[in-house]
Amino acid sequence: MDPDRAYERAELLKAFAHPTRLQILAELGKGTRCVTDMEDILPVTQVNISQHLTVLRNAKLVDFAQDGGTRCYYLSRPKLVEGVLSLITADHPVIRKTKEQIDREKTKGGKERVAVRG
Amino acid sequence: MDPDRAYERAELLKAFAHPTRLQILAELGKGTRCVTDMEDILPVTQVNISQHLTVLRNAKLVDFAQDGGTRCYYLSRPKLVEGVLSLITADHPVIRKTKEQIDREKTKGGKERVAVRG
DNA sequence: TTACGTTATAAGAAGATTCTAATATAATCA
DNA sequence: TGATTATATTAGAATCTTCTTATAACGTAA
Repeated sequence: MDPDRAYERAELLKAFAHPTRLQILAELGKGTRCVTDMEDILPVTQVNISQHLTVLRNAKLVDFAQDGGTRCYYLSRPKLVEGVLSLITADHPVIRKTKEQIDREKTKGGKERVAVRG
Repeated sequence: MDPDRAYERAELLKAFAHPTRLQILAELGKGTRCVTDMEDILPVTQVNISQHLTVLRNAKLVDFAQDGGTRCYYLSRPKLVEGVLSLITADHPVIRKTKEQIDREKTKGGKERVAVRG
């Protein structure tokens, strides 16, 4: 992965990487919500929710449609958001490898993982 | 999503959310690597790589097997790491919704939501 | 217009993260 | 043993992020 792409992907992940923002995204996964809806659910101030929504908007994870005085927020890349939420929610058992296992893997195929031999 | 889980999931995502760490994870996705392997590829110091590996280890995203003086690092939750990398690498078109679309979704009674005003 | 409800922005302190420099530890080699 | 190679830790400054307080902007209703 080249550094420029790594940088922009890290920026995207940073937008996800906050408890309040994760809760906002999970809530928007259930449907459109305005800021007062979120105030009822999250234990943080309106100002703070608004600030987090700004971060999420800048990352293009959410957007809103104006409805009179309120703003209806929704996921603007639902597949991405739901994919990430689903991955981090799932259980992923932690595996362990011994030096011997690693040696065996290496002989089965090189660094580049090009098929060398069966 | 309850706040405690949101907090721990945000911690996990923070481990991903750095350009150098993403590059390390992408590299480990290709196979086991020791620190000097990574030094050859990444434009950062050995000390810094080691620090990032500590973050990744604490998040249980990587682990290592000792091989004499070197440490063979590998992904300890490869499905999780590869899933996240694949999601953020893929193109996810940004969608936009109008107030009217949102209203229509609501009346179709799709997903659950909180009480709607007016 | 004024008042109210809803959401956003600004400024700054507090806290967390990251990088650099120096050093430490551990295994291997001569 | 001392030198060398490989990796980790510590400490601190620089930087970034977050939260708080105060306030601004916008839409609707009276």
